[in-house]
Amino acid sequence: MTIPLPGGQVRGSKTGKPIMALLDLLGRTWALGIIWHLHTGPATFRELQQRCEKISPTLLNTRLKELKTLQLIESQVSGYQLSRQGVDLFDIISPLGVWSSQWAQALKE
Amino acid sequence: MTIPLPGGQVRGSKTGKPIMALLDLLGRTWALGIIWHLHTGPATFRELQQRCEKISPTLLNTRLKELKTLQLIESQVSGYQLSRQGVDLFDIISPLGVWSSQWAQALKE
DNA sequence: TAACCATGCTACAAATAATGTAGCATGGTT
DNA sequence: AACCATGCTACATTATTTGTAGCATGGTTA
Repeated sequence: MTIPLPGGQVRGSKTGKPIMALLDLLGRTWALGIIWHLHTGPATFRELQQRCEKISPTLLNTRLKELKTLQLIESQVSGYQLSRQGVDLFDIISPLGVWSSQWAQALKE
Repeated sequence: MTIPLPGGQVRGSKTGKPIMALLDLLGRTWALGIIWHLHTGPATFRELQQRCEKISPTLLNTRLKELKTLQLIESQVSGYQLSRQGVDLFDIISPLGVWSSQWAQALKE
């Protein structure tokens, strides 16, 4: 799967608009999850594998490469961590934690 | 693929926590995109197919069923539309539009 | 210094998901 | 009665993900 660079060829889009590239990226298995689980701090490959409760090393590595290319994460000696842009993105989606609980509650009824 | 009901079996998760169910759902191809493109107003099946620039009717229908089951969208005579909860979810992610443009800009440099 | 670790990651076959095209059924219109 | 548009299904092809095994590297420990 080619990496969804805004402006380039993007899965599911003819225009390649930034939002389409982003939707493609985030719509890939585990992409959102990796960002989500990385916000608690830097993590090594195996640590990240555990935070994401269930992910194959193959896919983890594939996503990490994509996210690195797209500058959402970076790797340091301390392991992988969110980049400045990655943090900005996380800040946007962070309310999803609370939202999902309310949603789960509503679904029970 | 089974529908990711919070608390139940969720792809990529052992716990089924609400956030994991949500990440599973949103991590499916086009799920985020459908919510995104539905926020501009109700749309018929074929109209929605066009808003999402490129999506097979098979997958569109599959996602619509999931989103309906999870109460993020509902179908009315006017077509499909975001439910109350769907709108709340959209409100959270709506800053992604602006963010993606800045991100695209930053990537160019 | 040789036998252990743990870590980051690759290989690869099997399983699962998405695509694309054709087309059917239904309910109007002309 | 022939013609449309719509909502959707069928199904074969193609692409993606999983799962398991395991290798290479760089420390530790005995």
